[in-house]
Amino acid sequence: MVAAQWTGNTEQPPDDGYTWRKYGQKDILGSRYPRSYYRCTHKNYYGCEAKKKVQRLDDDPFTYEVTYCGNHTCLTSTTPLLTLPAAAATSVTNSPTAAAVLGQDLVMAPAADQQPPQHQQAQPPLSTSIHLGIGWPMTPASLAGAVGEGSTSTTATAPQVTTMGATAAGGGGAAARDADHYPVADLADVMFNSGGSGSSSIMDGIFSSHDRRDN
DNA sequence: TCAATTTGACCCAA
DNA sequence: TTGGGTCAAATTGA
Repeated sequence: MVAAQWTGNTEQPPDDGYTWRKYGQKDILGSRYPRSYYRCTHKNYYGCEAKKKVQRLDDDPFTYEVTYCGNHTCLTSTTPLLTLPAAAATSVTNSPTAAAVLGQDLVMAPAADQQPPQHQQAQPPLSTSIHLGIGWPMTPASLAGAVGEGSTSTTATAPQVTTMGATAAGGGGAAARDADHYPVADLADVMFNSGGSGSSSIMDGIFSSHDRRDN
């Protein structure tokens, strides 16, 4: 269970440092949001078989479940911003609303000094929940540590994905601790459910720089 | 012009 | 038969 932050289009999951090419999108039964399929851009050059699936959660549009399949065999010029297991399901939470409320920009936390994480070795499929939040301090060290520990838990066994209150169960460390102070889902609910003209002006400000295709 | 994205069709396993 | 995953032609944008 990891918290991370990023800037840019919050309609999409964050850049993890690799370059991905979308090759498909499917409506998934029982899910409000379609699932997108990506493969490594360098597949053709290096035969890199890395893939990932990205799907927004029904109950929290700012949470993405990202499932990584395969290892990157390509030589990318960029450094992975998120060090993830070779095969993992990652829940990525972003809450631009809360970030706006807190008056802080979302900044993608960098990986910890290219420290080769043990979990990048080939491992059996596992799930890692990464929370991309919102305003709490996220140091590279805490991110890397959280990733490593989070790799031992699955999304199914990591409840409170939206509230992030129980992220400590997966060893979220500082991220989980701080997350308690910024309940993403609650803030989002307030923003979306408060209604009235006041909220709309807030939302306009929040999403002014975001892709609003959904509207 | 080329690379990335979109999207309908196809394949295959359950 | 259905749903998930992939393919590939068309479209879009730099």
